[in-house]
Amino acid sequence: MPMGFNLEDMQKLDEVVATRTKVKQGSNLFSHGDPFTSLYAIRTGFFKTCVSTEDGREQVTGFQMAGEIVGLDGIVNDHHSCNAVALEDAEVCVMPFANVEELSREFPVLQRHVHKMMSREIVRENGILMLLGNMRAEERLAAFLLNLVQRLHARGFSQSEFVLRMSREEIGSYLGMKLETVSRTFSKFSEEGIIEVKQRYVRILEPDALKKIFNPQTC
Amino acid sequence: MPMGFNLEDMQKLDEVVATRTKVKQGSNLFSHGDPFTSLYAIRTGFFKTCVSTEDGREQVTGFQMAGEIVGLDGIVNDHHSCNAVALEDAEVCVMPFANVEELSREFPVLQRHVHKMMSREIVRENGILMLLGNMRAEERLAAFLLNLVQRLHARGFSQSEFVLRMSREEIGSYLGMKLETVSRTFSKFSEEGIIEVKQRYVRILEPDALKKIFNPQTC
DNA sequence: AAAAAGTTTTGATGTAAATCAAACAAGTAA
DNA sequence: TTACTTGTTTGATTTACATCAAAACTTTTT
Repeated sequence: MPMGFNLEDMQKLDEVVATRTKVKQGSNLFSHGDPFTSLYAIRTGFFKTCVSTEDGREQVTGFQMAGEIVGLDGIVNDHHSCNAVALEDAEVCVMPFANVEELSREFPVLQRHVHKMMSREIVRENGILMLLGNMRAEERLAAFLLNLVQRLHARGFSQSEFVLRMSREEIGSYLGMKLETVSRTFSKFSEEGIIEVKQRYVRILEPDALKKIFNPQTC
Repeated sequence: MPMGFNLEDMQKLDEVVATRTKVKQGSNLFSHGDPFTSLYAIRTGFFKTCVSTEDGREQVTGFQMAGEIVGLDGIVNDHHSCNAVALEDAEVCVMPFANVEELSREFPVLQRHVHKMMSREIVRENGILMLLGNMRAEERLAAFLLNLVQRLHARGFSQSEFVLRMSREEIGSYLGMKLETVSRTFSKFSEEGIIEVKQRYVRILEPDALKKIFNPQTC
């Protein structure tokens, strides 16, 4: 939550996030078509968001972890246009959007925070477009691993090892490639000594090598 | 602009969009790295927004026409993270973001409008992710043409014929394919009698055929 | 503990799109 | 007009990744 509040302010802000909900692994926090009422701040657990076509093709549009917000897609049409699925048991703060808007009018610093949140999501998606439109499989997976470990590290976890919460198929969907290609690329990185992989456990041995694959210029 | 204002309100709102700027074809409304100050409402003309890597690869992230807003990418870091390039001589309303935020606090209907704008952009990008991650060249181009003609029609232009403002290479960059593939796909559609193409002139002869290519289920 | 179901890895083969290359068309300058 | 530049189309070839298939590994169920 943004700083710059006094105690009284904080109490008002608390109202907006008073209610919490648990979401079981595999179940949806919200689904395509659901009426939009709230944003959700993830307290614990791990989510994916995804859209799908009529004919059943699914595109993962993001993976979200503690401290991140889901639900912004619902604002424009008062209905959600994607699914948010818990990849492990999770707990979220429910923030009714009407409250968010009301308090935003009262607290410019909160207003700014909300705007930055939405802008950040737009910029993030721009980056994924670059990945999908211009990058090869190895570059995509390198970027994915670097991004994941950076976010985990910012939350106090190791910057070298972690356990993936998502399947090869979900990684593939996010990165626009098939699960076999994801697996092969993991194996290739492993053979080259850049990472150590055992199923969903990953340890990054040579972060600079990953950075070089992702962005050959700046290394 | 959103409705639900009285005359006095309208005058206040006018302040926010008091200044206008012309942008010459080929020049940038803003560039990656520029300090963020304002959003821009396109009055006339046509823009592309794009991001690029160190090594010079470019990804077009969107095409914008009259009535649409550019600049939302800049909010999160107080600097723009993409380029907005005029594809034809254009005129924009400059909306200093500080003013937008101030008036948003005063007018809930404007606040809601701003939020929807940003959410719409997020949802739009979700759709492009689906295109790039899951669809074949023909599906991408069909979706592109249908979207373009729908937006043009909403602005009073023909729903069957138009002149592209962007090159094959720019279309390709947006859709994650090479210019030759774009050209070949145009030719294929043309041979099948679905569209008529002559360079940048396009006439849609069989909109239903395009819809079927894009989404085989609902047709 | 055995069986079943789901996930990941690895191999063999196929293919959509990229790349390379050249001709063609349209617009602009000399 | 001719030359020059830029964008588009079309053909031949290559390639990165997808698809198909099967084995190996994990987890869940009985």
